[in-house]
Amino acid sequence: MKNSTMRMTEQRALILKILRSTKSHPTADWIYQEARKSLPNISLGTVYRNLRLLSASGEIMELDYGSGYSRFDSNPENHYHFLCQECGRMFDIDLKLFADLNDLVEKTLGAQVKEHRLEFYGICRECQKH
Amino acid sequence: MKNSTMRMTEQRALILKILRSTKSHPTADWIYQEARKSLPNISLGTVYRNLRLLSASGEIMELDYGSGYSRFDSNPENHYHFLCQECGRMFDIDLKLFADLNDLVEKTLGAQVKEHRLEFYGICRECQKH
DNA sequence: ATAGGTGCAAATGTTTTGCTGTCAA
DNA sequence: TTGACAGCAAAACATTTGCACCTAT
Repeated sequence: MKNSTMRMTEQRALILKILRSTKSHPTADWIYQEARKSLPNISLGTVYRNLRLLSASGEIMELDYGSGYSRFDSNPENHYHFLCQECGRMFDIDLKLFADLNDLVEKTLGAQVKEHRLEFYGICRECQKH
Repeated sequence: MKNSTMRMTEQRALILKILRSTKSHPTADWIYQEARKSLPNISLGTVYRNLRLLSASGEIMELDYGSGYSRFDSNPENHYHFLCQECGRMFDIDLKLFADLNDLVEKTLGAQVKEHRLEFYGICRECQKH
């Protein structure tokens, strides 16, 4: 664990163990339900707090669909975006679509792939000046 | 507009106009604040309802970060995912990272790109059987 | 001993929804 | 005329936070 001030509690160890024992990319609530089987008094807040800390320390990865809010684009055609982590602004990226990627994944997974979404994160040109 | 039963109300037209006049990929609340300048009595619920309908009809695109919940992955290394729109399950994709994409976007935008996220959507193998 | 963690419940912030009245087609 | 839509407020939802107590180091 990267942060040396982070204590290994029973709850934290359990959450890590649960997450590492599944390939299902679970939600916080699913992890909470699982955790209660071993520690019936564990609270949902503790699960969230630990998931956040473990993400921040690089121990696990969070794929967030829940924090934040939706953004809307008047261009309904698929295109790629860059999101500035400093100012929060979103920019269009002038890059041609990787149309063949869908076919590739379709073959690899045997799934029917309808679309994909590609997003870049970092610091935009203006925010780098500060 | 694809759905012929969709009525063009003053509110809907305004929301579309606002969204088309900006490149800022605004949030629902930002659109609401703008809309109130022309229609002070418009409600936030109306803005959300229209944005949802316009997305569904393919008129605009929603980039959602607000609906749903986060999912967690015990593998903190960047890798790509497939999300089944039928059963909601998420699968890892065995595809090598496009590391050079970050450089490309960095040059195009003049931004500092730290990472990217690539996700595929469709119907997984199992759900196709039904 | 003490800084960090826990459980609990209340708060937060975005988005959805029930209801009643209104208006575009 | 009428079914889709508006405004309003309450509900829903995942997630965060304040607080008093607890525990790993």
